[in-house]
Amino acid sequence: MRPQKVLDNEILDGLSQVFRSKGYNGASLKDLSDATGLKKASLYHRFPNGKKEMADAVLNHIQSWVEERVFFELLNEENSPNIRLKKGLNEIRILYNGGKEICIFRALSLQSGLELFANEINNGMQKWVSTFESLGLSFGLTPTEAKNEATRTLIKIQGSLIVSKGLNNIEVFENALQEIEMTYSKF
Amino acid sequence: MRPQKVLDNEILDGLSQVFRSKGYNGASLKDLSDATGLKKASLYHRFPNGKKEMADAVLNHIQSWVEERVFFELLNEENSPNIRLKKGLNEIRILYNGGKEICIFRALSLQSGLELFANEINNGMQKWVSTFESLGLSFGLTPTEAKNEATRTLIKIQGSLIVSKGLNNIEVFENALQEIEMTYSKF
DNA sequence: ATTATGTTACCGAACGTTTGGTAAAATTGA
DNA sequence: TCAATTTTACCAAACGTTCGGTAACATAAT
Repeated sequence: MRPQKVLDNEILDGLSQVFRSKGYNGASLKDLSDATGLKKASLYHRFPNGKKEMADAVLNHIQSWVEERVFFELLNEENSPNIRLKKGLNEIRILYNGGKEICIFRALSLQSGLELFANEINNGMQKWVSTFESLGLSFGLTPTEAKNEATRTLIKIQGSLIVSKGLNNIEVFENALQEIEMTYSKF
Repeated sequence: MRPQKVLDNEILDGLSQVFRSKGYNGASLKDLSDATGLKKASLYHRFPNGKKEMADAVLNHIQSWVEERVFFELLNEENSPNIRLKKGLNEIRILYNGGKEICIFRALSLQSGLELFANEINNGMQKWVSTFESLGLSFGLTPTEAKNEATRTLIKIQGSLIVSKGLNNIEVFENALQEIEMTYSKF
């Protein structure tokens, strides 16, 4: 039998899991191989430029997910701002598994020497800001207020993920999401 | 000349810098050797248990700094709550170099396999929470309010560090510190 | 329909390098 | 001389990466 092709999504999910839980340096080719079910050499067949290319693929994979799920709901003009926010926050809940998983930006932001993924992370975060900025405008905020509130929201999400993990208490994350919802709904 | 003993503080500062900028896995013994001016084997003379012991020492080193500087100011009964907060936030500014440096917890929270520093990080964060909790009580908050506000404050600090770095804009960090000051001073 | 050729998907084994770590010797001050 | 400190030289293991090869499929000329 010809070796059955491992599905791209299964590979990307496996790689994502490893990079997110161990970071870039912590993720060994052995780990990535085990998580995907592909031997090291096969990984190099799919990703000729090695580990860096795998991490880039993961970054794109997750970014696409975020755009199709989180950003889509937050910007979906068929819904009212309140519903948009509620649905968007729900996707964020899924993205971070209720506070148990960490952000891929954080996992890839620390590695030896040069900042390998600084550009990708910067672009990704800008998109988060401008998405919440749009939502703020829909809630009737001024452009300045909308931008500030968007930044504050990002801070709450990222900060609560860290504190949740540090205190080993996912309530912190859930509370932060609810605070975000309350804050916007008062506008 | 006898090989001059490198001062403990210089060693710890060097180690801190490497671990904070590269994380645990990203910090190689070569990096640590270069940063301290000690050859690998000399590092093993000071830290017989190797890299893990070095990182533990860094964690204690920074934790001591935080307690002597940050927590001291935040809890200093000679000052009013407002002054305490102002001085404490200033120490935090120094600790994170105005938003340019990241938290040691974050740097050491991601490494292969088991969570090597989970306990230390957990204890450290608890202390941050209870310190701000005390401050909240001094501001006249109820115990529940004080605890919630302490958590919110930690989230702002940690979150703004991440977003600052991601957006490459240290204003985000500075704004967060000022928001913390404003929030408490309204109580 | 058969054959030849090329492509796709995978894997075992090995590559050179770097890793964290150590034993023994050199260097110094006391 | 002695003990403390640093260094040179070295090691096994793990690292990311590459190579050579196999088996199944696709294409298309015969």
